[in-house]
Order: sequence, then C-alpha cells, then structure tokens
Amino acid sequence: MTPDASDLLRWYDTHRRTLPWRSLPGQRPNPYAVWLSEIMLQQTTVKAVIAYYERFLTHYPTVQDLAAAPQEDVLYLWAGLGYYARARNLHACAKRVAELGQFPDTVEDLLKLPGIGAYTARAIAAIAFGRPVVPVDGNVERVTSRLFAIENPLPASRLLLAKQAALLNQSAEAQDHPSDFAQALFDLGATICTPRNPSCLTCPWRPSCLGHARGIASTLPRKAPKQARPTRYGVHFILLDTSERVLMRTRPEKGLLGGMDEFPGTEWHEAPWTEADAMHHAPTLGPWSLRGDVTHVFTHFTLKLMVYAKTLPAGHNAGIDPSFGAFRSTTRAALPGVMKKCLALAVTDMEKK
DNA sequence: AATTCGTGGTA
DNA sequence: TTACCAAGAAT
Repeated sequence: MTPDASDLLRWYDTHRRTLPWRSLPGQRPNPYAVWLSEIMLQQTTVKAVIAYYERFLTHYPTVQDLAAAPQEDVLYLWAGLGYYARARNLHACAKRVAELGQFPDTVEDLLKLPGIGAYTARAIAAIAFGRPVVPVDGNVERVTSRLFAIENPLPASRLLLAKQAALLNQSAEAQDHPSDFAQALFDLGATICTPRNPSCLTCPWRPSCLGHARGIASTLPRKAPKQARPTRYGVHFILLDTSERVLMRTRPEKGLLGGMDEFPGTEWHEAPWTEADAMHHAPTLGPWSLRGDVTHVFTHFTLKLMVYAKTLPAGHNAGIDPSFGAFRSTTRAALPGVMKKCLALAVTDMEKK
C-alpha cells in the first residue's frame, strides 16, 4: 500500500521545524530566501547553515544586491562553509537571475541555472512556487528506501529511489500542498526517520512502512563500500609583517578551494616533504620557526601540513616574488577552514603543546 | 559513470 | 579514533 500523504501532512502541521528560511504557514515564501537556503544546505547541516544564511541576508537582502557584489566578498562571507564551488555558482546564478528579473518558476528553467541540479530545482519549484514535484535529497532517499524496503545499495539505486519517491505525492492532498509535502519529507527524515535509531514508534507512516514491517528499516538505505581515503602532505609558510598583515595568495578559480585565499607553500603530495625540499617553496630565506602540524580531512583525502612562521623586520617586505602573494589583513581574507587552522597555529603561543 | 568537490558533529 | 553523516552539483 502506498503511504497516505494526508498522514504525513497532518503530522507536519504539529511537528514542523521552525527555520529562518521558512515562511509562516499559509504565507508565500521569498524565492530568493528559498534558493539561498537550498544552496547552503547542500551536503551541509542545518546547524552549520543558519549563521551563514543570516549573514548573507544581512549583507545581501535581495538577489540584486548579491549579483552586484564582488566575488571576493561573496567568497569571504562563505569562507568556512565548504564546497566553495557553491559560492561561485551562487554568485553566477544571482547575476543570471538579476538579468532575468526574477527566479524561473519551473523545474526545467531552474535547471538551467548554475549550481542548481535535479534536487535543488525541484526543491525551489515545490517550496517557492508550489509545483507538485518531490525533491529527492538524502532524507527522501532514506525515507523512500525504508518505506518500500529497497535493498539495492546506493548510489546505483538512486534512479529507482527517485522513481519511487515520485509516487509519494500522487494524491490530491499532496498535489495541493507541494511546499508542505516536500518539507514534511525533510522533517520526517531529520527527526523521525533518522539514519541511526529511527523513531519508528512515533512515525506517521509506520503502518505502511515495509522496511519497518520486515525489521530492516534502520539498516536502510544500504550503501556501497567506500574506498579508503589517502593522505597527502604539504608545508605552508605564514609570513607576517610588523603591521600584523600576512602574506597570502589566491588559489586558481577551479578545483579544490577554488578562488579562496591561502598562505604560500608547497603542493600537496602523497609523500611527506623533507625540510630542505619544503624550504625551496618558502617566500623568503630562513630562519623559519616550526609552529606545528595541521591535520585536515577533506572528502577524498586527509591532508597533513607542517606550518612555519616568522615575522619580517620593518622594511624587509619588498622584493618578494608576487607568486607568493601580497601582504593583507587576514580579517578580510577568504580563508578556508584548513588555512584558518594554519593561522591559529602561527598566532598561538607555543605553551599549549 | 565515477570523481571531485569542505567542514563539523556524532557514536 | 575511525568512520559515518549532512536539503548535491559539475564534469
């Protein structure tokens, strides 16, 4: 039996989460706010997003404000949230929407915008424009795999899960409330149908959940084993001047941490660097003070960095090759998390460790 | 189609 | 501590 959308919507009426980007019941949400939140929430927890969301809305109240901003300002505000291609695409998308005059209101047209894929297009279409579509995110995949007891492992089962999820909103009740239905699925996945220890006893869809009936709900969705994460090594140099500015450069637009700022240093290789080889990449001759090491886990590799630092005497900051960057205040730099860790090592007293 | 993209929280 | 996980997109 197909789960009854009315049961979920009734549950949502009393259990919906209050979130900054959500409009009050019955009120039409601001498409800009919906879009901004959806981009930030990609692979990112609600808790991490909230502060960034508020900051962006404060600096850029409208999509036109965001479109008019320099990209470096956008990356600075995004710094620390991760997946920086999202920030670059966010900016590009804002410019496009400003040209169009407004956000497209169909899945087809939303898909044409940078940073908007199959999920986000449907999320915006349903939540902001009331289109009767089901956005399939990790929550919906989990709920769907349990409802229908789909044991095929992800990611191969992704197409099947999307197909099954699309069956959930066929009732007239769901068709009439696309925004609530989509967000009800999110909230069910986030608070009841959780990855570990789901609260099946209080689930509005428990009677029709095949996974629960078979006692395998908590084991779904199954996932293909992931391959091991390799380790890479690098060395970075934090060079301060007497005005407490730091030598920094901007990474290339594409690829890892694209467009973000960093302290000069070596490439990140599979083998550790010897001190002699690393010093060949230093912006100045020694002596450098070894301030410690940083371990940072990216999605597909673990990075181990050695961090050297020193303060340049007044009048000695000329003649440094521009490829190492320029002296700037770190408070205005778009520093990713890993570089903030390096900076913390350089400015912290050695007594801690 | 499989990789490449961050970061912080949790068990 | 390691491993997994979170409102995925681009290539």
